[in-house]
Amino acid sequence: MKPITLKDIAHELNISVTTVSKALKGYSDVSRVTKKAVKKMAKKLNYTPNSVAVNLRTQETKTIGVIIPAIVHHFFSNVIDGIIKEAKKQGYLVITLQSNEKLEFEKKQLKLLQQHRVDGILISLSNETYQFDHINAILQKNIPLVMFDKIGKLVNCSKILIDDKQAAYEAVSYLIDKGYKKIAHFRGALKPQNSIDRFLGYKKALQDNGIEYDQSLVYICDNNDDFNNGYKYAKKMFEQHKNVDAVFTVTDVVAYGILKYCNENNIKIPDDIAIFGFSNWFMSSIVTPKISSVIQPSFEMGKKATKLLIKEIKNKKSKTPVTFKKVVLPTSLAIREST
Amino acid sequence: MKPITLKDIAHELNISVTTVSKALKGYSDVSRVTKKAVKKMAKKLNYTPNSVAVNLRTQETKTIGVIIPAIVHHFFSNVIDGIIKEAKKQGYLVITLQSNEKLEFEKKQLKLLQQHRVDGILISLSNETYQFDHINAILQKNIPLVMFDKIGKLVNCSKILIDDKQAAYEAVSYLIDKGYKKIAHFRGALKPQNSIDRFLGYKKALQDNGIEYDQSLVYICDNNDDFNNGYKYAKKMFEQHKNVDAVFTVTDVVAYGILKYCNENNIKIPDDIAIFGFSNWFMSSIVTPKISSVIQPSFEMGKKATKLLIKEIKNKKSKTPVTFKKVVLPTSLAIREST
DNA sequence: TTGTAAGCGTTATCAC
DNA sequence: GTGATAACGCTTACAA
Repeated sequence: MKPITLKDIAHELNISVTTVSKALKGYSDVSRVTKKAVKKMAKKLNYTPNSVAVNLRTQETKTIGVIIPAIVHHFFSNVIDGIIKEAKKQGYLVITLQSNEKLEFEKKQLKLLQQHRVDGILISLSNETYQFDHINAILQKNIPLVMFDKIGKLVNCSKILIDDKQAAYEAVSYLIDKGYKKIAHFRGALKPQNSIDRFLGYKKALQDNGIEYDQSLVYICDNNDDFNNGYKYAKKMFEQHKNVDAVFTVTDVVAYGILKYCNENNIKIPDDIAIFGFSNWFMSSIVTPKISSVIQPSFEMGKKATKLLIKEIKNKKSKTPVTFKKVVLPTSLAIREST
Repeated sequence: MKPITLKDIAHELNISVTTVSKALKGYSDVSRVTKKAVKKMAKKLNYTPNSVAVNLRTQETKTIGVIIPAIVHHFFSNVIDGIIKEAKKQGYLVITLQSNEKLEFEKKQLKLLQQHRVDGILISLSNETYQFDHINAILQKNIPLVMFDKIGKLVNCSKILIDDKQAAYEAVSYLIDKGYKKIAHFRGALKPQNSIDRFLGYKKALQDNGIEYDQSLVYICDNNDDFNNGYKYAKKMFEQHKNVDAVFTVTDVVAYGILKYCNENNIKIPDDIAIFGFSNWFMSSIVTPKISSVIQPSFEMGKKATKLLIKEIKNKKSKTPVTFKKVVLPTSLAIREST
C-alpha cells in the first residue's frame, strides 16, 4: 500500500539506488541494459517519483504561490487561468490563496507560502494594503515575487499592470470625441490605486478637452455591491442632473446597474445617455444594449506575470543578478452599442 | 540568505536540534527556560519551518489537489472558492489544475498531483471521461479522492453532486403549474451526464403532467458557445414552431442568447415566452427581465467536498475503515420575472 | 559502468 | 529535561 520507492526498484533488481536514480533520469553513465531493466521495473511496479523528497534535496518545489483578493471575480479568475496554464507549460504547480481584501489574511497567506517553500510568489494586493513590511520581508529573503494589477508603487520588485489612468483617459476621450459633453463618473472606493487612477484619467480627459471638471458628477461606489451602487446612483444622478449625456464607470458591473435603471425608466441608451464601462466583463457583449468597455488583458497578465516570475526563479538559481521589471500591458477599447 | 533552520537556532543557543524542535512544538518535556529561549531566538532569526522537510518526515503534505474542467466559469470558480476556504480553515493548501475538458490532460494532472504527494484529490470529470482507469488507479493506491458535480457513476468513491434530473423536473413542473403548455428544451451536448439528466427531468415532468414529449422541441447546444447557441436556436425555434410558450435551458448562458433574440424581435418575456435557466449565474438577476433559474449550491459543494475529503484523509491516517459517501445537495428554484 | 556515503530539514525513538 | 541517532526518499560528489 505504501508508494514504491527507488529502493524498492533497486532491491528488486539487486542494484544500487544510485544506479536506479541515474537510469530513470537517463544519465549517460548507465548501461543500456540496466536502464532498460530499471525502466521496465519502474513501470511494472507503477513507480511515481516522490516530489517531496526531490524538493528537499534540490531545494526547489516547482510550485508557485498566488495570492489574490478573490477568485470569484471575472478579472481574477481569468488571471489565474493564465497563471495556471503558463506554469503548467513550464512544469510548475500553482497554489492559490485568497486575501479577501484583508491585509491580515494577506500576511498569513504569505507566511504559509513561505513555509511551503514555494519557488516564487505572485500577488495582487488587497484593498487594505498600504504598508509593505510583509512584502519586503519576502523580498529580503530573496524569494522571487512579482506583483500584478494591484501593486505597491513603493515596493522594489517586478510588477505587471495596466495604465489605469491612460485607459480611463482614452475611454473618456472617446466619449468626448463622439460629442458627449456632460460626462459623469461612477468611481470606485477612495483608496485603491486603480480607482484613483481611473478617476484621474477621467478628470484629465475632461481638462485636456476644455470641459470643466464638476465634482457633483462623480459618484463613489464604495461598498462591494457594484450592481446596486450603479442602480442607486443612476437614480440619484438623474434626479440631480437633467442633462448628463454620458457615464464612465469604474467597472462594468456598475454599468449594469445603470443599465437596469435606464431600462426601467425608459431612458434610451445611447440616445439619452451613453455608458462606458471598464474591464470588459463577459456580460457586456451580451446585455442589451451591449456595453462599451475598456479591455483589460487579464489572461495575458497572468501569463506574463508567471513568465516573469519563473525567469526570476531561474535567474536566482543561476545566480544571475536580478533586475526588476515593470511591464505595462496595453489596454484597448471595445466599442459597442452603448456609446 | 539561506533560510534559517533548526540547526541554526540550536547552534546559536548551544543546544541540540532535538530540543529546539520539541521546544518549538511545545512539548511538555522541555524546561520553561529553554522553551522561552528557543522561541525568542526563533523569532529573532525569523525562523520559518520548512514544510518540505516536515512533509517528507511525516508523510503528509497538508495539500490537496483539485482538478476541474475550467476555472473561468461561474460554477467552478465558486466551487474553488468553497474549497480554498474550507481547506484553509483546516490547515490545507490547494493546488488547482484544469483538464480543459480533455481526458488526456486529466490523466496528466492526476499523475502530477500524485508525484507531489498531495494528501487527497477533488475532481470534477472532463466531458471526455467515460472510462475510469486513471481514477481507479488512484483509488487503488489508497489516495483519498472525492468526485464532485461531474462524477463517474461506476467509480467506487465518495461523491457529492446535485440531482440534475430532479432539479430539471422541478423547474419544468413549475412552468407547467404556471400554465405553460408547449415547453421547449435547449439541452447540452449528448454525452455529459448533467446534460442527459436535465433532459430526462424535462421529459419526465412533461410525461407526469400528461404533456406529450415532442422531440422537435429539443435543441442541442453542443458546442462551447452557449450564448450564441441560445440565440441561434431561438431563431430556429420561432421559425419552426409558432406556439411555443416556454423554454427550459441547460444553463443560464443559453437563456441569455434567447433573451437577446427576443429583445431584438420584440418578443415579450414572459408574456410571449417564458424562460427558465439552470445554475443561477450572477447575471440572471441583473438582466432585464430577470431570468428564473435553478440554484445550484456551488460554494457549498466545494466546502462539503473538501470536508468529506479531509475526513477521509484523517480516517486513512487513523486507519479507520473507509466508507464511501454519496451526498446529494439540495437545489432550489429562483423564480424571477421571466416565468 | 556501478556503488558508497553524505546530506537536504525535520521528527521520533530511546538512552542518558 | 536533554540529546544522539536514525529515518523519510531522493540526488550527487566521489570512489571503485
